[in-house]
Amino acid sequence: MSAPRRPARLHEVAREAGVHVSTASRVINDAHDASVRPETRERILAAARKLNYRPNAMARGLRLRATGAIGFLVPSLRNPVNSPVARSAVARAWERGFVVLLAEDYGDEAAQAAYERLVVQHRIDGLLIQSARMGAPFFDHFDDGHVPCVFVDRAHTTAGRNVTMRDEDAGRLAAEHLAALGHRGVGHIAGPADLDTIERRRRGFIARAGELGLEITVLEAPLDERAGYEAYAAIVARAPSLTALYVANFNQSIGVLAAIRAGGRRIPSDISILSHDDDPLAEFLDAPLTAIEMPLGRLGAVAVDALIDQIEGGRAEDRLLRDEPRIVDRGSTAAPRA
Amino acid sequence: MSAPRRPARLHEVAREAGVHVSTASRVINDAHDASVRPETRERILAAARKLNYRPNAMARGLRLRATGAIGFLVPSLRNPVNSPVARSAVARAWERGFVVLLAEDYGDEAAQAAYERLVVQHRIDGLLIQSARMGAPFFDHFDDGHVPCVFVDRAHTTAGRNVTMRDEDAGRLAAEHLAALGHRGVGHIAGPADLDTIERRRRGFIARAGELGLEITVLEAPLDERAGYEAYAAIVARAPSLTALYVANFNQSIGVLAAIRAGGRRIPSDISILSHDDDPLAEFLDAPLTAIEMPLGRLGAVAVDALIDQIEGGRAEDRLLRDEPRIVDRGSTAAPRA
DNA sequence: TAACCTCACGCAATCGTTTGTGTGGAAGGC
DNA sequence: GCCTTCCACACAAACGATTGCGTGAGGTTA
Repeated sequence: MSAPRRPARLHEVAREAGVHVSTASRVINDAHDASVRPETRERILAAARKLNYRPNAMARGLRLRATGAIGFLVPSLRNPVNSPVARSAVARAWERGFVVLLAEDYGDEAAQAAYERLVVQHRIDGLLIQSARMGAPFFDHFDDGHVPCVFVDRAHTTAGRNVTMRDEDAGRLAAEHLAALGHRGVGHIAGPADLDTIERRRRGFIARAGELGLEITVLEAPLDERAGYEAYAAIVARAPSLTALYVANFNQSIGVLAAIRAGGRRIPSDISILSHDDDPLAEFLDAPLTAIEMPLGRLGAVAVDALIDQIEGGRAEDRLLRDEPRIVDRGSTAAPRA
Repeated sequence: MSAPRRPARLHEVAREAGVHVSTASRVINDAHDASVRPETRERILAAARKLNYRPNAMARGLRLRATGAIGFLVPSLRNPVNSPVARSAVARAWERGFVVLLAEDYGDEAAQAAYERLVVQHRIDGLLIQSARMGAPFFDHFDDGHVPCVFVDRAHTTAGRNVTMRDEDAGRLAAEHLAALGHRGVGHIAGPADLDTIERRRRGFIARAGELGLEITVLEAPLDERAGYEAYAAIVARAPSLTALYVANFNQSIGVLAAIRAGGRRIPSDISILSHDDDPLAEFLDAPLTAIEMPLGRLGAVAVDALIDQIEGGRAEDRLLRDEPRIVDRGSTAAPRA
C-alpha cells in the first residue's frame, strides 16, 4: 500500500533499468516506438512501475510549451444555472487529461487579472469563457486568435470559437406554447441586452409572437430574484391585461412567483408563467414551474471538446448544440380564463 | 495598447539592460537587494517594463519546487450552499497570488484521481478539501502531513488542518429558539452521519434539547430536496404530535416545505420550520424560511488563509470561525397553537 | 575482407528561472 | 606601493523532462 514518498523521476527509472534517460523518455512517451527493443521497453516499464514514476507536469510543460491545463472564466458561482455547465465541463476536461483553473469574472478588471495570471504567467493551453459580455473591451484580447479559447453560450464576434444552444428557437417555442394555449396578451421579462444568449431568446420570442399575432410587452431586468419580483409589478403596470409571462431566467422566475403570490393572484388560473433553464428545485415550489429545458449538461462538455480540439488540432469551428429546446410541463401554464 | 505578442523572457530583459540574467533575476525577485547598484536596478526594471516581462510560472515552479497553485476538491457544484464558500475561497486565493485548480469529488476513486493529477503530477502546493467524508479511506493520504492541506468545514482526524464553524452551537441555538417559542415536541431532520458538520449540529441540538426537556425525534436523510420531502412524511409518521422541525440543510428544507404544502398544513401556524444555511432564495418562497445563518462567506477565505499559511510558514493549526450562529427570522417559526 | 546499412541506443542542448560561488576592479589600510 | 576587503556583478549548475543527431556493434552484400 505504501507507495514511495516522493514519486520517482525519469532519471531514476532510467538508472534502474540500466538505460539512458532519453531512452526511458521515448518508451514512456510513445509505447510503440519501433526503435527500442521490446525487452528494453519492458525493463523500463517495469522500473517505472516499481519506482512509481509520475511525470512532472512542470518540467514537461516547460519543454513542450504546453501545460495540460485550461482556464475556466465563470460569471458567477452563485447562479444555479451555471452549475450543470461547470460540472460537465470539469468532468470532460478531466477525462481528456486536462486540469481546470478556475477564475471568477466580476467585471472587466477581474477578467484582465485572470488573463494575466492564467494565460500569461501560468501559460494555460486555452481558456473557456462563460462570462463574455457583448462589447466588453476585454474580450478583444482573443480576436487575434493566438490564445485558444471558446466562448460558452455567448456568440462573440470572432468566428470559430463559439459554442451556443438554440436560444432563438427557445424563444420561438415560448411564443408558440403560450399562443397554443390561447393567450393573446403576453409579457416577456428579458435580461440585460449585452448577454447575447438572453438577447437571442428575446429575438426569437418577438419574431414568433409577431407571426402569431400576439400582443407582447417586453421588459429588461437583471438576472436575480429581486429584479424578477420588481419586474413583475412593472410589466403588469404597463400591460394590465396580459395573461401569460415568459421569463428568461430561473432566478427571475422565483421573484416573479413571489410577486404574483403577494398580489394574491393564482398560477396558472390568473396568469401563466413559462420559465427558462430548468432546475430540480422548480418541482418543489408552491407553483411548480413549467420551464424550457436547455441541454446545459452537455454544454460544458461540448465546449471543452471544442477547446481541446482547438488546442490539439488547431482547428476552430463554431458549434451549435442541436438539441431541440423542450418544454417541461409542471403546470404553471394553462389556457387563459375565458 | 498593443503589448508585445509574446511576453519577454528574463534573458531578453537582461540583454536589453546589458546585464547577466542572474542579476536581472535578483532585481526582479528581490527589489531591495543591496548587492546591486540602484542605477543598474533601475535599468533592469525599465527594461522589464519596456519588454513587458512576465515570469514563466512553470520555469519558476520547476526551480523553486512550488507552483503558486492550490487545489480545491469540492463535493458538488450543485449545492448552492457551497457557492459562497467557493467564491470566497477563490477570491482570497487570487488575492494571495495563487491560482485554483478545481476538482469535483464524486466518490473515492474520483478523489484518488484528483490526488494523482493535482498533487503528484501538477505538484500543486496544497489542497483544500471540502468533501471529506468521515472514515473514507482516501483521506488517510494526508495523515502523514507531507502534503499541505486543509479540511473545510470537516474535522478530519489529523490535527492542525481543520477549519470549522460553530455547528454544535448552531444545533443548540435551534433547540433554544424552538423551546423559547413554547414548542415541546420537536423533530430534527439531519444528514448522513459521516458528514461531521451535520453530525455536530445534531449533537448540539440533541444535547440542548435534552437540557430543555424537549421531546425530540431525529431522522437522517440525504441532503437533497426529494429526501427532505420524503423525510417529512416519515418523521411525522413517527411523531405525529411534533409542532416544530429543525432541518439541517437548505435543500432538504425546500422538500419539507413542499411536503407540508401537499399535506395541506400551514407554516408556521400548524408547524414551525427552522432551516439551516441561509440562501437569498429563502426570502422568495411561499413560506419564507427562518434559517440559521453561518459565516459561509468567510469560511472559504479563512480556509485558504490557513492553507497558504501552512504552505508558506509551515505552521498548521486548526481554525474555528468564532462567528455566533445567528437566526434570520423570516416568519416560518412561531409559537405552537395552544 | 572491405564497405555499407540498420538497429538500438547514448549524448547534449533546450525550455526559463533561481542561486551558490567565482572574480575583476576600486577602495582602503599600513 | 602592496596586500586585503568589499562591491557589484558574471558564471554555471541545477529543476525534470523532450528530441535531433551522433555512434558503436552487428549483420549484410559484393
